[in-house]
Amino acid sequence: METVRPTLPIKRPLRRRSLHAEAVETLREMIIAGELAPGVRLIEAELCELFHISRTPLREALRVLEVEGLVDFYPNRGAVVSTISAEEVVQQFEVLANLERVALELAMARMSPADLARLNRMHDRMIDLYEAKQRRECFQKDFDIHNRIVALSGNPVLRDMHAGLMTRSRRVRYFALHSKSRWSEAMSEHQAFMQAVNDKDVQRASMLMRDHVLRTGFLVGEFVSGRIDASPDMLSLADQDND
Amino acid sequence: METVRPTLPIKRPLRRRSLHAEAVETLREMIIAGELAPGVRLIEAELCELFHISRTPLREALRVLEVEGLVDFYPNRGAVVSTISAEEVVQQFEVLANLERVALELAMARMSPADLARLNRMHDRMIDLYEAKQRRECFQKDFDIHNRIVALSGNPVLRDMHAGLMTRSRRVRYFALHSKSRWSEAMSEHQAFMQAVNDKDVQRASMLMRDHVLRTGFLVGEFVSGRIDASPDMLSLADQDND
DNA sequence: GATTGTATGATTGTATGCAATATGTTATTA
DNA sequence: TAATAACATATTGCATACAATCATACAATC
Repeated sequence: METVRPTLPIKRPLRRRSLHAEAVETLREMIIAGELAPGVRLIEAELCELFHISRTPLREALRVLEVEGLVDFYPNRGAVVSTISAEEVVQQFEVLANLERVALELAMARMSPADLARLNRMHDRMIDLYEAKQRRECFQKDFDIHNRIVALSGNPVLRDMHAGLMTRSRRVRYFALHSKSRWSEAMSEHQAFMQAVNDKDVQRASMLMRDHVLRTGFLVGEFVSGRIDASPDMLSLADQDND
Repeated sequence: METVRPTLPIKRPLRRRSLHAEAVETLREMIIAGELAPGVRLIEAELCELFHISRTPLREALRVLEVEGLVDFYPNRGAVVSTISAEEVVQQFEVLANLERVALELAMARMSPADLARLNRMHDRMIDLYEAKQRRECFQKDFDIHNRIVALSGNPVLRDMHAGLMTRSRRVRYFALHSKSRWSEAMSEHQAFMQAVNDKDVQRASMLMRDHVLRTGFLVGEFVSGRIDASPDMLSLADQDND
C-alpha cells in the first residue's frame, strides 16, 4: 500500500501563458471589437511586429482563430478576417435561437428557486436600466441574462457551443439594438418569456425565447445586408461613453 | 451587348494541401478510430517522424485538434488525446439530441416531397439491412440518415456544429449499438419518428428524435462509465469484416 | 490591343536550432 | 530514513533561416 501523501491542492494557473494563447485572445478581441474589420488581410510579419513575437506562435494563433471561424485562410496567400454574409447571420441566429430555447427548457427543469429569483432580479434590473435610458448598461444586462440562462441549463457543452456562436456573431450583434423601436420591442419580449418562466410554462417560455432571438437575428441580418440603414431612429452606444 | 464566350466551368480546387492540413486529417482519423486512444501522450518528435514532417506544421495541427476538442494541452508538458468522461458523453448527447430535434423540425418545414421520399427509402433500406443482420451496413445507414436529416435542415451552421459534436463523440458512439436489444430498440425508434414525419406531426417527430438520441447517449454514457460491460448480449462489428 | 511569357519582390510554408521548463535520478543533509 | 538539493535528460516553446508560392509589372508575341 502506498503512503497517502498530501498533494498540492490544484495546479495553480498563475502560469505565464504562452505567447500563442495571448495572441489568440488579443486577436479575437480585436476582431470582435471591429478593430480588425472583416476582409482585412492579416499579414504575419505585421502582426509579429505588433505583438513582438515570432511567426511560430502567431501562426498557431491564426490556426486557432480559423477553427473558431473568425479568420479565413487562403493557401499560400495568407489569412483574412472572415466576412459574414447576411445569410450566414440568419443561419447563426437560427441556431443561436434554438440553443437558447433548449437552454431555457433545461434551465427551467433544473434551476433552483434561488436561481429563478436571481434571474428575476437581473431582469428587473435590466428593465430599470431601460427606463433610465442607460443603454449601454441595459445592453450588457440583456447579454448577461441570455448567458445566465444558458449557464443555468447545467450543460457545459451547450454553454461552450453557445459561447462560440456568440463570439462569431458578436461582431454584428450590436446592430440589433441600434433602433429605439427594436429596443422597446426586445424589452417586451423579455417581459413575456420571463412571465412564462415564472408561470412554469416551459413550452411557452422556450418558444418566446426562440422567437425573441430569431427576431433579433432577422433584424441583424437585414442590417448586414443593408436593407436597414442609418435612420433618425438609430441611437449609438458610443454617445454613452462618458458616464 | 457582350459576346457570350464559353467560360471555364467552375474554379477547380486542384491544390496541393499543406502538411499541417494533412496532419490534422490523419490525426483526427487516428483518434476517432481509436488508434490513438484517449490519454495517449502525443510527443511531437514521434509524430514528426511518423509523418515525416517538421514540428512547425505538426504543432499547428495539434492546435487545431485542441480547438476541436480531440486533444488536450498541458503547458510545457505536451498534448494528450482527450479523454471523455461519462458525464461529458451525456452532456454531448444531450446537445446532439436537441440539435437533431431542431434539425428535424426545420427539415420537415423545408424539405421537398422528393427529399421525404428519399429519406423514406433510406429508412426502408436500413430496416432491410437490420433484418438481413448486416450490422455494419445498417449502422452506417443509421448514421447516414441522421446526417441526412441534419443536412435537410438547410442550415449549414447547424450542420457544422452537429458534425463537430459527432466527431468528438464518434470515438465512443459505436458502443451504443453493441447490444442486440438496443439495436432492435433503436430500429423501433426510427420507425416511430419516421411515422410521425410522414404524418407531418412535427412536434411528435422531433420529440421522438430527441429521445432516440438521448437514449443512445444514456447507454453510451453507461458504457463509458463501466456500468455496462461485455455481456453475452454484445455483438462485435469486427466479426463482419469479411464480407 | 489583347494575350502570353518572364522576372522580381512580397509573403507564406516548412525545417531547424536554441532556450526554457518539466521530469526523473542520484547525492546530500538533518 | 525522509526530505531536500543538485544534476541529467526529455520535451516543449519560441525564434530564425531557407524554400516554395503568389502577385505584380513589364516585355514579347500574335
